[in-house]
Amino acid sequence: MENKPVKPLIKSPSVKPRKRVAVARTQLDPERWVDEAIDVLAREGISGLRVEVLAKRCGVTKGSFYWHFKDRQALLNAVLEQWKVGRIRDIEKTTSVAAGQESQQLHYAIEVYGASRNRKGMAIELAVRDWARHDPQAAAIVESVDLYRLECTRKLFVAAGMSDAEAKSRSLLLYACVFGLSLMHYTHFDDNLADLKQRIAERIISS
Amino acid sequence: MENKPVKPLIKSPSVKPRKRVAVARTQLDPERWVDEAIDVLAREGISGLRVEVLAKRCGVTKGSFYWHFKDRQALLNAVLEQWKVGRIRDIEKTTSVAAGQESQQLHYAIEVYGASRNRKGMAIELAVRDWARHDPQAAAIVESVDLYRLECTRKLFVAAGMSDAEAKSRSLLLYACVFGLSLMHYTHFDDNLADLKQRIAERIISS
DNA sequence: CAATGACCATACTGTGTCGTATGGAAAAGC
DNA sequence: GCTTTTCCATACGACACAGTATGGTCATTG
Repeated sequence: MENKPVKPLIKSPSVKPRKRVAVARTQLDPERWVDEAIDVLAREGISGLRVEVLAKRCGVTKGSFYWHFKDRQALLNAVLEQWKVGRIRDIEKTTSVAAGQESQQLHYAIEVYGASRNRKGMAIELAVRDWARHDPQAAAIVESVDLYRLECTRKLFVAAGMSDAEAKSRSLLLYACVFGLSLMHYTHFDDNLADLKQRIAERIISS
Repeated sequence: MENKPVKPLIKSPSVKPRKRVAVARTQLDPERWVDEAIDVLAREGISGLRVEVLAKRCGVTKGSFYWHFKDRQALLNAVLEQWKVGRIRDIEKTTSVAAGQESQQLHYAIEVYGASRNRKGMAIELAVRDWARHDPQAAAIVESVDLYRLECTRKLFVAAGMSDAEAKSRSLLLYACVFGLSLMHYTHFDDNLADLKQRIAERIISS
C-alpha cells in the first residue's frame, strides 16, 4: 500500500507559486479540474463525468489528469468536498439577516432558488442528489448539507416568532418545495406563474 | 427504411396464446422485459439500464433481447410508455373520491407517496425525472404526467371549497413537497418525524 | 550548462457495452 | 412427417472508457 509517496491522491499545489510570476502557459491545477468537473456534472450528470471527456474539455489528455489525481474517484471526492463548502458558505450568506427582516429573507431564499437564474446551481444540486442515491459517500455529504440548511432556516422561522416544532416543519417544507419544484414540469399548468409562486411562498412563510 | 417487415420495433404478441396451454418453458415477452427494465431503472438509474445486464437478470442473452426489441432505445420508449399509463391509472385511482371526502383523500395522497412503503415507486419516479433532465422524450412524458396529476388534485382542492387560483397553487405545492421530500435526507433533523409530516400536510391542505 | 522535477502526450492493456450475423432447438402449421 | 416460424445462444466487430507505462518538453535550480 501507498507505494507511490511522491504522488498523493490529490496533488496539492504545495509551494507552487514560488517563481510562477506570470503563469507562463496554461498550467492546470486540481482546482481547475474540479471546476470543469462540476460544470460537466451540472449538464451531464454523474454518469457523464468521465476522465477523457473532462480532459478534452480542458484541452489536454488523460496523462495530465492522472498526474493531478490518483484516479477518477479522487476527482469525485474533490468535487463533493468543493460542493459542500460552497453550499455551506452560500447558506450562511443567504440566511444571515438583521433582526426583523426574517420574513423578507425567507422569501428571498425561495426566490433565489426557484428563479430562472441560478439554473446551473440547481442543475448541480439535482445531479448531486441523484449521485447520492447510488453512492453512500455522496449521500453523507448531501445529508450534512441538508441538515445545515434546515437548521439555518429553522432559526429564521423561530426569529420570526414561530414555535420550535412549527419552525422545523416550515423549514423542511421550504426546502422540499424548492427542490421539488425544480424537478417538476409545470410551465403549462398556469399562465400566471408569478402569482402561483407568490401564493406558494406565502403559504410556506406566513403565519 | 423499414426493410425488416417481420421484425417490428416492439414485437407485439400478435396471436401468440393460441395453443400456448401451459407456457411450456419460460417464454419471454416484451412486457416481461419492460417490467425487469423498470426494476433495474429503480435501483440503478437510466445509466444502469444496459442490455446485457438486463438479459442476465432475465436469465437469457442479448440474442433474446434483440429479437423482441429493435435496439436499446425501443426498450426505453416502452419503459416510458408503461410508466406513463401506470401513473395515469394510479392518479385516477388516488384522486377519485365521494363528495365531502376531499380533504381526507388529499391527506392520503401525501401519505401514500411519502411513506416508507412505496419506496420502489418513488425510486422509479426520481429515476425517470433524472432521465428527463437529459432526454427530451422523457421530459415530454414527465410533463404530461405532471400536468395530469396537478389537474386531478386541483379539482380536489376546488371541490374542498377553494378558489381556482388557490387550488392551483396548493396542487403544485403538494406535489413539489412530495417529490422534494423524497430527495432530501432529513431523518436526523427531528426525532418526531410523524409530527413533522403531519404539520406539513396540514399546511398544504387545510384552509 | 547540465541535471532535476513538473507537467503532459502517446501508446498500450483490459473491460464493458451496443449491435449484427448466424446457427440451433423446439413448437406450430400444413 | 416435413417445413416454417418462433425464440434464443454464440461469435464477432466496433467503440468508449479506466488506468498504466513511458517518453518528451519546458522551466527551474545548482
